[in-house]
Amino acid sequence: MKELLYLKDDQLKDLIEKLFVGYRETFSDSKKILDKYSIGLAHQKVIHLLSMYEGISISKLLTKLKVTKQSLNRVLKDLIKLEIIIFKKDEMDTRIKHVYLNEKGKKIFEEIFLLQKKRIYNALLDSSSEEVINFDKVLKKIING
Amino acid sequence: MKELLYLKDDQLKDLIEKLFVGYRETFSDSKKILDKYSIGLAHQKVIHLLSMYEGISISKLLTKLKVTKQSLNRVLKDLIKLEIIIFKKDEMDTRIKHVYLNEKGKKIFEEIFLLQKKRIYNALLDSSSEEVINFDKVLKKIING
DNA sequence: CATTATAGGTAAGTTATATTGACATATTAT
DNA sequence: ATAATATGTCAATATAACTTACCTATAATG
Repeated sequence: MKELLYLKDDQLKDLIEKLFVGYRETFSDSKKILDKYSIGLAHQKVIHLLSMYEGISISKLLTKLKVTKQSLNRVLKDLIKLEIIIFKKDEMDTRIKHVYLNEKGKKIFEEIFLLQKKRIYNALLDSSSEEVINFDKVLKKIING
Repeated sequence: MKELLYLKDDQLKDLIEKLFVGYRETFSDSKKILDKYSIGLAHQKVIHLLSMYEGISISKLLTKLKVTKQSLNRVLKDLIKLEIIIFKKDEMDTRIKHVYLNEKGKKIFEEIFLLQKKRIYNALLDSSSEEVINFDKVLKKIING
């Protein structure tokens, strides 16, 4: 806590810049794969969430992505055309639509993820699990700030 | 090193999502300030770099931002209209332009930075300096991956 | 049962940020 | 003299988002 006093503005600026570059690089590794399927970063993010949260609802997707439903809808339509997602109505509440990647979708995700994974792996190659845990911990706090 | 084997895909996916959310949240805190001056995220990033690297050249800005000069130029023109940046020719090589924030520009940056700083500070409130160092270390490796 | 709330869809127009390609100028280096 | 570098600019286009407005279907509540 007291140690915080030694965090200078310059270090904080540096951290903020790194947060941007880290995000940008991690999400641009897969550009060639995205081009192959004629999709973009917005699609990649949706595919990522569909892989993490199988059967996620539209409204959950919206709150996670923090975009409007018009914007999400454009992306989902493209993914339908690509034939990589399917929908299932909730059995209890049929207003709710659950979204899933099909087999083709999962394969495309793996192509994307492989490249992102490579970057993270390389980053963690000579890190201890404690360092990784600390990284995760701080990142989580930044998000929940 | 061996510990890495225990890094499951799910954890990596989670890290990647956090990297995105951490970036997004950190760079959206200042939205109200940006609106006040009718500028956007692209301008914020340039202002941030101008504050970090006083007198940075155009080409350095371009490589740091990884955008085209046409794109950067639009932003710089807006900042000129806002009257918050100045240029100085390099004394040795007069082709090179050094860009600086003027006093007004520095004040606007401080407004933006205050909010971002608050988020990072809150995140680090109960973190040890070691955790912060680890966070920085891993992030750096992700960038250089 | 009537009303209200929720989940989702859609249409039109607009904005922010970026791209590609082409070309121009000034200055420095070979 | 020529080539390379640093920067600027015009035009057209793409991507991803936005706002505003309105729509259906279903569920929850009085």
